[in-house]
This record gives sequence, C-alpha cells and structure tokens, in this order.
Amino acid sequence: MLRVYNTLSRTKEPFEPVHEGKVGIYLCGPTVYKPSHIGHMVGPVIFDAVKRYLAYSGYDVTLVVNVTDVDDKLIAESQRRGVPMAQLAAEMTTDYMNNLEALGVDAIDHFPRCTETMDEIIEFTRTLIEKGFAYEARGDVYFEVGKCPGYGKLSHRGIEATQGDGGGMAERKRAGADFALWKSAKPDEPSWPSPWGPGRPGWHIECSAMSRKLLGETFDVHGGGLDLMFPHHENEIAQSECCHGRPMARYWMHNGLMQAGSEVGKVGGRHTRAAEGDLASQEIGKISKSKGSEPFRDLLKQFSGETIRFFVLSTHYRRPIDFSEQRLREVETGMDTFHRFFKRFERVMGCNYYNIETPKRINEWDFPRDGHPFLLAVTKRSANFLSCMDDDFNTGGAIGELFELVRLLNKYVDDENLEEPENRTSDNLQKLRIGAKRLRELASTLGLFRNPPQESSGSGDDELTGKLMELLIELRAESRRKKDFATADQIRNRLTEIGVVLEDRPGGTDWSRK
RNA sequence: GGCGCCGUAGCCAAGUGGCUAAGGCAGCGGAUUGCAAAUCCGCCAUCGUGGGUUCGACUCCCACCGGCGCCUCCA
Repeated sequence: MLRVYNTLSRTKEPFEPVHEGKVGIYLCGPTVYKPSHIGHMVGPVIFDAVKRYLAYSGYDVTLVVNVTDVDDKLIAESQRRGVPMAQLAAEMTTDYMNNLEALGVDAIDHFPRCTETMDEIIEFTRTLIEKGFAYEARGDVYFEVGKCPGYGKLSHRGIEATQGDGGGMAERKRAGADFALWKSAKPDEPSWPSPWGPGRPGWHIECSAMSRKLLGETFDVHGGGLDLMFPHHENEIAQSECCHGRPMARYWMHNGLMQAGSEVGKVGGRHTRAAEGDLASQEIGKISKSKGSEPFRDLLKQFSGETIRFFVLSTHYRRPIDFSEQRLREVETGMDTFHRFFKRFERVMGCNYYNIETPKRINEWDFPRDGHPFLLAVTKRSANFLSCMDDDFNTGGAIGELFELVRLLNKYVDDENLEEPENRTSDNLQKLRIGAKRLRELASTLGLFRNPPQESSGSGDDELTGKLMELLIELRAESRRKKDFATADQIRNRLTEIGVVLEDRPGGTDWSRK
C-alpha cells in the first residue's frame, strides 16, 4: 500500500488517486532565463522516478512540467544581453532539455509553455474577476487574498503574515498580500493583448491554467521544491480553488533543496582524501542564483548524468542534500559495483544485461517459488525494495536493497563458480538470469542502469588500442606461463600507471580504463 | 520575530517503542590469486545533550545546544 507525505496535512496518507488507475502529476518547472544548475535537476529526477514507480505499480501516469518562458527575470536578462526574450527562452529551454536527457529523465509527458497557454491564462483571470476574487487596477489584475477562505492552509500562515509589497506596485493593490494575476506592460516590454490591455501573466497563474488544461480541475499530485511552498503554491491553490470551488491537488509533495558548500564550482583539483577539518569548516548554504553555481552542463563534463541521478536518489526526497564533488566520486565508486556485475553477467551468460526484457508492471511478476535459498533471498530483497518505495518513495532505502541484490548475485556466481564455463548448467544460469532480471526490473523503476555507461562501450577505444592491448596481454600471459612474474608484473604495473587496469580471470585477462 | 526541517559509525545515509539499528564510501582482518584487481566472508554505532511518559525509547513529549530552510517571483 503506497503512502505519500502530503504537505497539506503534514502526514503520510494512503495514496488514492482521483480517478481509479490514473494519476496526474504537475511539477513546477524552470524559468528559462539562465542555464540550469544542479538544483534545478533535483525535482525532475525525483518525479521522474516517482512516475516510473507509479507506472510500475500499475497506474496510468501523466507527468507535466511547465516551462516559464515569460517572466520579469527573463525580461531583465534579455535586455541585459540584448537578445529577444523568446530567443533567450528558447536557448535556455534547450539547455534544460539537454540536461534532462543526460539524467535519463524522459518520463515527462508534457512541457507546457507559458507563451502557449496565454488564452487559458487570460480566461482563468477573467473568471476570477467575474467571481469576485480578483480586481483590475490600471491595467494590472490582482488576486484579492482576503476573499479567499482558507488562504495559507498549505504553508500554515495567516494572511497578516504574508505582507510583501512586490516592487512599487503596492499602491495599486487593495491589500499588501494581494498578488498579480496580470501585469501591464511597460513600453519596452514584451506583451500580449488582454481585456485589461497589453501585458503578461503574473508568476502563479500559469500553473493554475496549465494544470487545469492538462490534468483537470482536481488532479492527484502537485510537486515542487520546498522553497515554492510559499508564496507560489499557496497562491496557486488560492487561484484554482476559488475559481473551481474544489481542491486543486490531492497531494502536495515538496522536495528538499540541494545545498552547496563553497566547494561548488571548483572543478578538478586534488581529490586525495580531503583533510578532516576541511569539510566541517565549509560554508553550507542553498544553491541559488545569488550564491551562484556552475551550469549543470559543465558538471556533466565531470560526472555522468546517471551518477548525479544516483546521488540525488540516494537521499530521501524530502531532505536537503549537500552537493559535493567528493560525494559524487564516492557514488561513482559504488555504482561501479553494479557496472562490473553487468559485465560479469555478460561473461557468464553470453548475453547483454541491458537487453534483458523486464516486466513493465509489478503484477507481471513471474517468480518461481521453489524454495531455493538464492531465489528466496532475491525475493526478500525485492519485497524490501517495494516496501521502501511504498513508504513515501524512500529511494535511499530502496537503493540499499539494490546493493544487497548485486551482492547476492555476485555471491551466486562465486558459489556456483560460474566464471568457469564447465560449471554452467541450464539450471544455475536460469536462476542467475532470474535474479539479474529482478535487479534490472527494480532499478528501472528508479531510472537506473537502463543503458550501458559511456565508458564501457568499448568502442570508445580505437582499433589500434584494442590490438595493442591484445598484444600486451598475450605477452604477459606468455610470461606468466613461464613463471616470469617480474615481466608479467612490470607489464601490469606500467599499464596501471597509464590508467589501464588488468584483471585475470579463469577465462582470460580483461582490461579496462581508469 | 512567525512557520518549518534536521542532528544515527571517520564521511554519506535508511530505519524502528522491545527482536542482529539497512546500505554506500573509507579502514582493518580473512578466503581467493603466483602477486594483484575484482568478488565473497568477517570486523567497525548504544542513535546531539538533559529531563519526562512507559514494564521498556534511539524511536513519543518537553527543554536546551548545534545546523538549515521559508517568510524577498529562488527548483
């Protein structure tokens, strides 16, 4: 039974979608005015995994992530750079999409743009005026917070605590807490025609309009970073619920924010065991435009998207996570265990791990329960994995079970001595396949290990390198046969120095980089 | 000041009112190996501090200390 933590109630609640078997998720996406940094990627990675798991659990899931391509920051940046806003937005949207692709985030169904939702936004705004929840003031339209019963129920604030007069427009508002639905355009600003004159949407209204357009008046999950809870989400609720007279979303899920030490941005450098006191003294804080942080695409030069994905999912989504390159390196080391097993699987089975077909839905489990200890252990760990995920998407705990699964698989290969071809039987191969399949199936729900990592493609090295390695390995094998270990070790040591690792196995010697 | 979060081994990180407190990284010992690498086995925590509730708390309550977020169109 899946349980989800709902910010509205501050408790974990049983998950019951509005329409049986279907789930609609809306996630607040980026304002595309600058290249995205790692903080922007946390939400997409988490909700991509949430969707995968829900789909695996049997739901028909629709995931929507909006792209804000009209906004004050966008206008400011386009003026600063002397580039049309639409062009800037297009560039930054491409950057964002590339980053998502690198992370393996491909479960998002719709990316509505603000500029493409203008009719709905205007319509929404007009309805709010008609219903008396909003008022026009010299070309602006404001939502009247005082008219909205229950305002503040998400962030648990009273209206009196929600002052903040924006920038200079306070005198047009009836109350300080009122917020803009529509902003009149200054002469040099991009604008869209409206019943109130040329202007652009306020920050919050697009989400209300888009979510209704794509998911309906009441949908299942609304997600976003913790920092958006107030005022953004609070205002979305006010707009949508006053307009529709019914709940906007059943579950509000807020992810913790990525934090960064002063280390962020320092690429490369020494990474020998960092001195103990070093980390403690670092200033930790939220990643934001003011603190600055490197564009995500630059981080991708150092770490694979999958490493970053693994890193993000290794912590529970509601908790803050500290970014550090050292951490990422450690994650890489951990992931190697999986990648090595996948190669091992291929050696033993003669077929590619990444080609194993896995069930898309949990009810398609086809696990023989014949009481074999290995299979029983695999089943136990698989069940634990599901329990973790069912408990408010505890991806950290689930990943722990994944490690247990690889251990079990490696142990089985060891115990059965499957590196030696003569020990392979259809029975033990079959069991190994079943176990590996389960690992792949579960990891897929987190979006992990779906495709081979870049490095291990083998084709990355040219033909000459391959031939030369073959030669060296052959020479070394010859030396070993003659018990000339000095020469054999010299070859291996020299190769280690240049970043090539040799591994001797029953079937021969393998080499790999790094 | 208001609202809220967090403090589990050297580091990261799950979890739980009583059963061996997951897992990862690092480290140590062992099996394996000509030696390695990889893999496997084993070792490595009384859960910030002080009270309280309870037959029993790391888990619930209170206080304190320490770290952090929002209250500013920052995911």
